[in-house]
Amino acid sequence: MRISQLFYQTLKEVPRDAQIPSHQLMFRAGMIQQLASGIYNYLPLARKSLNKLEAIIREELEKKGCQEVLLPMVQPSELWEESGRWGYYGPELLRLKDRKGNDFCLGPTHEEVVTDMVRRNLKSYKQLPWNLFQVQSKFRDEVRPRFGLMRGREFIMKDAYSFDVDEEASKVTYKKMYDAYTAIFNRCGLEFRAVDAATGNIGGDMSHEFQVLAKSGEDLILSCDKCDYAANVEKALTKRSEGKMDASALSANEKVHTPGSRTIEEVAEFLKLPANNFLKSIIYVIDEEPVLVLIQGDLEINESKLQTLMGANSVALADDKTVRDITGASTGFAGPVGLKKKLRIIADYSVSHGLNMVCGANEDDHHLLNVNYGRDYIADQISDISFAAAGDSCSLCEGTLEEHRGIEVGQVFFLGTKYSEAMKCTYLDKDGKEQLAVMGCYGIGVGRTMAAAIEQHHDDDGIIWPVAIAPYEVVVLPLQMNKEEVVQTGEDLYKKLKDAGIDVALDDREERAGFKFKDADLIGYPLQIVIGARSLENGELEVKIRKTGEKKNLPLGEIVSFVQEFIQNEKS
RNA sequence: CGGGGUAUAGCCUAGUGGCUAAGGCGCCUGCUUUGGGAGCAGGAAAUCGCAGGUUCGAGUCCUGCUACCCCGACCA
Repeated sequence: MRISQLFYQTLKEVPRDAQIPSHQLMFRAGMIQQLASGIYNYLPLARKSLNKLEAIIREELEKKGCQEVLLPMVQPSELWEESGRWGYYGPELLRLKDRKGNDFCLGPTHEEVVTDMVRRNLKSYKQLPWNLFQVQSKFRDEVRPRFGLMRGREFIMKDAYSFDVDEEASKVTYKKMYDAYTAIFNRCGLEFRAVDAATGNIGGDMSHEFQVLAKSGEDLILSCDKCDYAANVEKALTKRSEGKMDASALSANEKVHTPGSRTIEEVAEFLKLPANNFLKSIIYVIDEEPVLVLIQGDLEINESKLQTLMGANSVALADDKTVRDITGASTGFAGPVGLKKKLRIIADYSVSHGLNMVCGANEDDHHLLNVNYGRDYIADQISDISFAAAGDSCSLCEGTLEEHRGIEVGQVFFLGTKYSEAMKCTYLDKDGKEQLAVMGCYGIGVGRTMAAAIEQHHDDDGIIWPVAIAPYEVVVLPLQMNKEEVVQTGEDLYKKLKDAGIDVALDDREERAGFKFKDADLIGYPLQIVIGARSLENGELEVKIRKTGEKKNLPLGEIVSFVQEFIQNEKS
């Protein structure tokens, strides 16, 4: 590519709206431009990088027997009604009507469409396994798009869906995909960890996220300092279990006046008692059923664990009216003792052994002292529904959990029969008996992976591309454009490198040296080949390695082989 | 959806009710310069987010709306 012809523009100044390095740098390097909140134009440099990333993904998936398809982005509501998700997916699903008034949505994910397609074609166990993938733009009307490509509304995703005869076969597929993802992110030159993950709305009961470690990551990951255990904080377990309290020390209930003190902090301050002495009582609406959730005052309720525990599709805080109906008091004074209406109670392990705890009295401006599990109330279920935190004990060994920030670039799910059952995706087994296909689904945020690579690999001057996904592997920089010899050497070298199959750019603009250097550093070409009049007199050129800043002079004749070798080494 | 903020040329900004809306980056022309975003001279480019209002006079004050950003809630 001749840079004089490249569709892009670099900027010295950082746009105010860009907050994190990848967004700032992609914008400054002329890779992306925002069209609307969370919706971006991808310029040639970005497209080139994405193409390489997609090529790696395709190669690794095809190695595992996956086949590429392309499914529609606009999807009829009927399929979503069939899976049940039309009802509970929420406003993140962008719904539209066609001219006839029929309901459609922009695909945020494709379980419905792919399951529908497969069931039309699936007849016999002999056809399986199938693993279909696509690379496509998804649309999710995110509540708060942010950080450039990290969390857009429209974003490029690779999604794959596997269909197997039974659970055992599906788990083999799952492992294959796990391995494929490991290979993909390794080839991209990323430092990442695969962690245990929650399954959220998509369902299923086994999932791993691939998290690129970076300071700006939105996700919190906990990992053990002794063993291999690592998990998203939404899922992370720690050594907690049901305990016994000292039954000889129970005190009598006592109602106290706590005017205006709603939060644990406020009441703790008012009563001069520590937060862990409180019983946090929160009313949730879980799949339309109100549920009282109890946890020790200094811990947070992990809604993701709660959702998994209940096998629920949705978990939301109850509104004030619901709270009043149930407790007879306004929000902030709920407790498990003396409720107006009976409802299901879910408690965290932490409350089972809490002695003489304080909770809301189900009466405005009153709390109840010395509330004890077993004597004063019982829960329908006691489980681990709290967030683990750094410093907690590992659930598997004697180690301690430590925390990292991560960018979720990929996730693999074992789905089971959630969708094949809802949508009757079946086949006939050896005995002629109808069986449900067992599914898995596997996503990679392609644009997000590109952004994550930049988050992990940049410096004050710009991007430092891993060679495998660099828009161009090398740039040739003729410095003195008024010197025929310099220009000609650049042209010749450019041609030679291209002929050698190297992805090369030639900065043939009439610009000064400093300008070209700054641009090259910003765009982040892994190698810069500098053609200057001075060194050319000795028949040498200067090669700069972006990653290390190292510069070396090489004879003209050795440049191509040096570049080839460098690329080879970096990619492996 | 709650809280906060911003909106002036492609980008970053100045503009305190008063003359023709100012500067930097970038862009065009010419000269000069040629190893880390050069210099000089000239030039193009703005419906001051939109709609109302107050005023002799509004980029500036008021009201409403919209868009965008940040924090939170939310997030296969």
